[in-house]
Amino acid sequence: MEEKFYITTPIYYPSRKFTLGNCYTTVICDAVARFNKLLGKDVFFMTGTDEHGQKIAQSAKNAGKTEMEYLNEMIADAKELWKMLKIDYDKFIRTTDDYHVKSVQKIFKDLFDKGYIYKSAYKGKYCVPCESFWTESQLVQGKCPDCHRDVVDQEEEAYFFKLSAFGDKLLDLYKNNPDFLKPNSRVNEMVTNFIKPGLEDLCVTRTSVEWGVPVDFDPKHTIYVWIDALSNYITGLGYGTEDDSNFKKYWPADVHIIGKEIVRFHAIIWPAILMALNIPLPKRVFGHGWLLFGGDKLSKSKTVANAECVDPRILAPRYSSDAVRYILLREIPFGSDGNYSTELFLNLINSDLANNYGNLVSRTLSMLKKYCGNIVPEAYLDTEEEIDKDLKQTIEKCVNETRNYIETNFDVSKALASLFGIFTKANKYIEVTEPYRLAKDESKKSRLNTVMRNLLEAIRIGTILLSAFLPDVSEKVLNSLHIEKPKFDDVKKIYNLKAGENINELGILFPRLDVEKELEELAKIEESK
RNA sequence: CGCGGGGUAGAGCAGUUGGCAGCUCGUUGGGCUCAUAACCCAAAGGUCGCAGGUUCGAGUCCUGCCCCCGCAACCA
Repeated sequence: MEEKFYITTPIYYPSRKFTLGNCYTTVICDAVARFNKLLGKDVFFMTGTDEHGQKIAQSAKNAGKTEMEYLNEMIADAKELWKMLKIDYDKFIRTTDDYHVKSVQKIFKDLFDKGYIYKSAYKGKYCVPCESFWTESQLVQGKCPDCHRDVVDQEEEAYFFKLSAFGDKLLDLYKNNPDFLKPNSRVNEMVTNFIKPGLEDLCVTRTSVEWGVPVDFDPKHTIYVWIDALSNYITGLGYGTEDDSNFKKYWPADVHIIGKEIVRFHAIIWPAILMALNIPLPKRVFGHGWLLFGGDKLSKSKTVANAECVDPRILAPRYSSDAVRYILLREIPFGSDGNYSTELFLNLINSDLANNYGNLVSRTLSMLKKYCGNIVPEAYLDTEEEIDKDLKQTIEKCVNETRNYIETNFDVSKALASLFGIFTKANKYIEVTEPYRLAKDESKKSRLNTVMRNLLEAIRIGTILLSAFLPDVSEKVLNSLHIEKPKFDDVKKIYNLKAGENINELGILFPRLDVEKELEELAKIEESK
């Protein structure tokens, strides 16, 4: 019986085109999902979109479209983007999907019947022209944050969820499951900011928002984001439908990976809803940091200061999906924010992808052609050589570290750093063993073969791991090594290539970029938009 | 005194229980030539935000202050 692994992204809100920020979360999940597939697990990876609410209705109106017309276009664009970035999801859920709507209504009714939802009045600051309620804290200088006009006190009938009843249970959850919420600093935030001051019941319906799931037994109310959106993690598995086999198989989720701004919903509201429904809780919630775009200079004249100006739809085709995935996975340290700049992106392509990995593959295959006629040589296992042992030990260490970083903390950045340690070591190995010199001396043929074999195996092992992070280039390299289905088990074998097989050169995997020139080109593209 | 994170080499960051300040990129010099001016080696470069205190000894602990950034009921 295969071990299962269920991982989710948040469902994104398509009130505008997806940015590099959305890509960040999604690419992490994809890499973690792929890594677990490598490990042989039965993986289910879900992403999707949260399609209800005022802002969607407004965006559709602004575009002169119906909600569904607008959404269908946005979702087509999103799916195109995920395809471009090689996001290999198993399920894309839309909260406008029929099965989801019905399940949410059932969940709502269930909570109501159990007494966790009750009818009361929602009091708040109301902006009449915007038809929106705001909380005290959302107001900007006492006025509507959208239109800056005066707001009035107003009440409306609404349903509330008894969140207040779950404070102690949540504290127990954090205490008994120290891994439930990572990084740990987020736990403190939840406890001191929200739970200790006392949780308030949560308003879970609106009458002012029409674009939403209606409460079936009281249809002037629509179900607000909390229950509608968070439920996706189980409705997407078929919870509450005729076919709930996926729910039975994959729930509870192994991890919800989310941005730090929605930690509260996933660490407080979502567990409370599940407890109320008497459904097991997700095993882990990981709140990652943000990609910051402070003053990205595309050119002297133009400073790009936010995510929307960095378009993955331009970068991926131009520099490869792997390059975009690489900076997203590599650049942000575990649990904190990281800085994105186009210059950094280009430099990283050069130093890590072109110089380190790409060049290693290139020089190795070139030597294989020249010295071994493209044929995988037998290894002679004369491993009394210190340098050989050193290489093997480093590989072993890097493999273990890579796996540990992913499994214990979803730390894709450190995992990649460890993984690239293999390629750095292999490059050094070439300097020390000097195969190009061995090749000039017929009596050293056996040693040359062993050196070449060791290099090929280092590339094989590193590239198998890399396939979780950079699927395109890995596939290309693994194909040439005649590896069809990469498996983590094969990484543990030091000699696993077939001697005598033909391996052809691959050309340049990542061309080295002229950073200055690229920055100028990108600035031109930006200006012509 | 709302909560939290952070201020360490030109840039981006590590620094566990206090014990000679590290990593990556960049820069400079050297080496190699299989390779994508790539690779390898070495060097330069830091009053660790400021001011006090505890200590034989503090980036690391304590106190005060300055600055940056998030969050504060839906920006990944």
